Amino acid sequence: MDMMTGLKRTDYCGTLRAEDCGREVVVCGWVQRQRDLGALIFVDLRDRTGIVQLAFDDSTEKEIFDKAFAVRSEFVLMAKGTVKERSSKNMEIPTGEIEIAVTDLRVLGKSETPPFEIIENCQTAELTRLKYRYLDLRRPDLQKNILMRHRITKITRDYFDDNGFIEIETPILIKSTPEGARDFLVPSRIHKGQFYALPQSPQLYKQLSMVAGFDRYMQIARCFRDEDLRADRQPEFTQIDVEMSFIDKEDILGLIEGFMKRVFKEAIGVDIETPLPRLTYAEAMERYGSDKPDTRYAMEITDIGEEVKNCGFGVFTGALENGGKVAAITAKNAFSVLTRKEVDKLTEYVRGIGAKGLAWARIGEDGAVASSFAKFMTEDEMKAIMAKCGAENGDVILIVADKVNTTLSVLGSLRQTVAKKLDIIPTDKYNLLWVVEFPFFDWDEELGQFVAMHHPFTSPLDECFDYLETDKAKVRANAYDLVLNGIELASGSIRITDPDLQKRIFTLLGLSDEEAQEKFGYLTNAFKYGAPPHGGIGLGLDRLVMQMLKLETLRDVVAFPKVQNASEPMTDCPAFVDKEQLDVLGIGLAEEE
RNA sequence: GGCCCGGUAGUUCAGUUGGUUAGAACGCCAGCCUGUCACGCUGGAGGUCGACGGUUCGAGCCCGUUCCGGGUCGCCA
Repeated sequence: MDMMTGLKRTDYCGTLRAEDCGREVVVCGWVQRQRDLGALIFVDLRDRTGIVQLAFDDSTEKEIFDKAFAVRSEFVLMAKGTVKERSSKNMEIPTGEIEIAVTDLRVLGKSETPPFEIIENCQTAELTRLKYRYLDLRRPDLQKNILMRHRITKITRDYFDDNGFIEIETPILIKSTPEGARDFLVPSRIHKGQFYALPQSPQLYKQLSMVAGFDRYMQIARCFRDEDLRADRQPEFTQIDVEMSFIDKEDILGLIEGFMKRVFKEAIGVDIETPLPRLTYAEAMERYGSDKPDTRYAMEITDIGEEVKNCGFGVFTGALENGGKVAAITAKNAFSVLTRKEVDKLTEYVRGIGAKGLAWARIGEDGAVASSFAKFMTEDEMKAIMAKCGAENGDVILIVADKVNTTLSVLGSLRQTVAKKLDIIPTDKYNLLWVVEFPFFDWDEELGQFVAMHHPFTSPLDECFDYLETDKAKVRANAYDLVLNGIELASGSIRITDPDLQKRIFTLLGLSDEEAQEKFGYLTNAFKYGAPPHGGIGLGLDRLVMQMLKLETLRDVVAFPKVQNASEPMTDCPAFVDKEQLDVLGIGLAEEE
């Protein structure tokens, strides 16, 4: 292997152009490919900027030529030479008009044959690529993603700095708060039997920063949640975390809208129109069956309770009599795609997500209606349903009758599934919107009690104070979510700063004074010493990057991600530790069952 | 924890009704080649068919269990 002695890189590979002809340059990189034509050798050298061709021929010193002959894929090279015009140009690549006639070549690192080719759109199984993530990351598409992530992070810091925000690092080892997601725990050596938790978000610390008077806090914060993974969920993720004092909801929404406008423009050249549309939670559920609706396509939910209330179909009337809801989505021009067989599959699908069944009507191009429930209807009733749904020839109506929340959420999921099946989701749009006025309480079936939908420091809307105790289901929170193309991108709220109100809320959530003091005492105590009104928001950076780049999974925007079972294939983590390590912590493992 | 999909050379895949020595392409190795750029040509090496068990005269293929991966529901204040 050679040394770099006497050479210093002058240029990145992908930056050289025709106007560099005649210059003596030094480039470094990895061998993309070597083409040996006998008395002529070409080497494509790649770095993070692109590829440049190195040329070796009979004018090349023999020692250098022999070195080029022995070069293999992914060898690390440093090459000195003169930039010259190619005799046959390759207009496919930016550096295709030139090549480097090499006069000095150093092999700085050899490489075994890589387990997969370092090329764009690599088709190799993701697990194999993740085991060799450092090679996967060499590929141009992942390089592009990570570079974009960097750019977005930079724009974020600039934007918030321009707006007077201070980045404050909050601790990674914190006290466990068993509410919400499961905590990752870290055993304490000094305090045997006690544990730190990794933060699910810097929530309490950012609020304490407000009490401390920093007024405008932001942090690119790593957060941890010990829950099962999804394509858009990693156990550790990064949040653009924000908190402000002496503001109301409008200030936060305005701030974030300004951020969206800037980051989309500067990172990917997309103009975002502000102010962003807003939906109340109730509206979002009524129209889209989701608190994070994808508004890139219509197919909204239609309530057909009025049309079916007197019909002869017990499933519909029964649901209505029990205070439930009968509603439909209408898939336009879906007759040929949503065949009888497909509709049966959808029926199976909705059963899997909590519905008892699916009623349907398929309207042929000739207007002939095939339906699972027409036999219980008069002709007028069918017509009324179709009219209400705006159904025309070639459309398919899908109806769910159930408890209100079930009907809406099932139709919401169905809407997404059908839209994907029909391939009607425009991929060139970035639909941002706010969902506001979330319910304050959420009924927990398992616990049989109300729990906080957001978190217990969220302020209820002023007008709801009167019936906090009497009508919990109606209480709305001063909370807001930012939704992008059907994905929850950000979530925040105005916080409670009045100790009496906070106490009231804890009581309503079934927390005794002692429990509240034990769990959140450090926050409520702080509020005794002059807490400014404040609120904030947390915005998922990984999801933002993923959406901006139109990617399917978070793994493509995280440099070293975890796989579905929360392990990391490259380092084989998590792993067992030595008994000695456990002994120091005073930890013993339970016997295997 | 439930459900669905997948696992065959280094990689991507094919493999008929269960039947001879499991194939192709790319990659890899060797040789030839002065303008390639997915170079070309010739030759070659390379397989625990995820694992274990069962059925069978015979299993990549059928059955059972299990491991691994992906998606999803539950879960994710």
